[in-house]
Amino acid sequence: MAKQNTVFKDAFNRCLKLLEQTANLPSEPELGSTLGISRTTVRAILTRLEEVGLLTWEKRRKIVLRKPVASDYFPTEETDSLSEIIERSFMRRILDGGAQPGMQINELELAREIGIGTTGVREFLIRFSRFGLIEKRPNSHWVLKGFTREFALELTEVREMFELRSAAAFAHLPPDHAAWHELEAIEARHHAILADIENRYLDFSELDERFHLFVHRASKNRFIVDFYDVIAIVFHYHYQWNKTNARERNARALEEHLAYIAALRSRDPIE
Amino acid sequence: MAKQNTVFKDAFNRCLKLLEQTANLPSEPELGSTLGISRTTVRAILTRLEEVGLLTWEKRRKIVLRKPVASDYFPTEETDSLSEIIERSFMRRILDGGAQPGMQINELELAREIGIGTTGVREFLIRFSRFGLIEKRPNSHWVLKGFTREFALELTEVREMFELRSAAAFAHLPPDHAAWHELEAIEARHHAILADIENRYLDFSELDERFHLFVHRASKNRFIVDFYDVIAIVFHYHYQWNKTNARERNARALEEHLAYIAALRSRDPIE
DNA sequence: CGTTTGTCTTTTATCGACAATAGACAGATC
DNA sequence: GATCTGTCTATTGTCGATAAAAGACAAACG
Repeated sequence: MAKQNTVFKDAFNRCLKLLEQTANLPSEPELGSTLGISRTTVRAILTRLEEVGLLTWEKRRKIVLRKPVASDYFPTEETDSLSEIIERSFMRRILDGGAQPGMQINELELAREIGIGTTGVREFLIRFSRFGLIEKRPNSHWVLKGFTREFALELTEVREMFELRSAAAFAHLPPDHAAWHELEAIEARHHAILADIENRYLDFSELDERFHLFVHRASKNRFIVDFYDVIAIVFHYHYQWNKTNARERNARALEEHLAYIAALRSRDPIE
Repeated sequence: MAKQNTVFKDAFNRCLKLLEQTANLPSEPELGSTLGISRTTVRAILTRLEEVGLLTWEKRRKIVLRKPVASDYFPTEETDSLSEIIERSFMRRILDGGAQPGMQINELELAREIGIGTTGVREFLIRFSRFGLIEKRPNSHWVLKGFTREFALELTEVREMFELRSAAAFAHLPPDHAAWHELEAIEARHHAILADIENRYLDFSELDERFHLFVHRASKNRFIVDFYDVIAIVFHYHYQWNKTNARERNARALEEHLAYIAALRSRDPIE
């Protein structure tokens, strides 16, 4: 195998979802921009749709023959890109506790365990190293620095500095700036989740990420915005792992966010 | 070629330098740790030293036959690791002005130009992306964001936040901490360069990097320390490119550093 | 008994090859 | 005349292979 066709499979699945709602397909370029892929892949999808009997396709004439059923979809395992697979697999390893700080990381072993080539693992580790959890010894192994208390403290220190700076920048946006509208939308979502906290408390994670990234963007500083990736990935996997008291914790966080939003709106420089 | 033997060549050259000073070599493990390489490479070096008639080597008996001459050394071009070569080549491209912001970066083209495989280029670009100068469009090209005014401003903003924080941490170190001694050493070097500024103003760059990294380390925060890599590389290549008024600029910076050091010592929280 | 050496195995760094995907261009179609 | 399609080329993502370098272990040495 040279390259996984996950882009194709994922786009194919998303195209099927589209077909469940509407019965006629737009032109190739339009479909391409809807799905975020090139025309080459669009045509591969159309070809496959024809093969499985969902479509007659001749030039501009595209006729949907039937609604897609569950078996038409590609299994979700096959639609994840290689880097997503590695990331999940690697984070599980770290957070499951099977990985102590100071431990060596072996590229080949990791590759075999996940079932991919070494190149993918190497590139992942290089990308991942910016999160400060691993470190390279050149010509030798990687060292796992671990999800330790120090790591959390260091992360929090920088996070707070950046958040303060971004919040101040946000508060100084001109009153007619589009961000104020989006802030309202985000606030509304907070109220919506709070109103049905029992059932929707798990929706908080996504909203949390969206909210903080939104505030950080106001800094207009690529380093601050990029750093949010580190925070997001840590929170993402940490909460996936530790769900105790999630309901209460999220409810409290939602209230805090609302106070935070009010402070932003009043241009109060104190967080 | 599978792997460049630059580690061997570079260590070999450094070993020759050692031979210019002392006439007898230590044991293999000791030599290895002196040169920062494994015993495998030490033995390769000893073998080569024997081949070129610099040494008789049998078990523990190592007899140096003559002093090394210039032609014994490997040419310096061959001792640079692949990543150093790529970095230099790439930075020259950016700073020479041959590269406008928004420009696409082509992996294959870059690889051919430098004369290496695509894997090396890819890994370099991934590592380099954390400097915020390039950005990846998945399944497509990299985009050069360029050495623009915004870039400099964003970098400076974070730099100042981190420097302030680190300086505060430094000032709170206990009086018996080893760092205060090193600070004195660094201060002395400042005076030494200032005393002979006409001839030594170019030594400032290295001292500057050492000083700031030293202060940042006091933060004990990996993200702050790591960020200094970004600053260092930018300054390194920027000054290599722009040397106008270097003497005056460095002289002024030296004075500023001395005031800074005095403030640290007086534990003045204001930078 | 602690190093040092000889030998062997393991792991990393780098390459070229190839399928998936993006993208360019001219002719066809509305 | 703008957009769409057919076709072709260019580029990226991923793999396995291989030489360099690291590292493990037992026997030899002092």
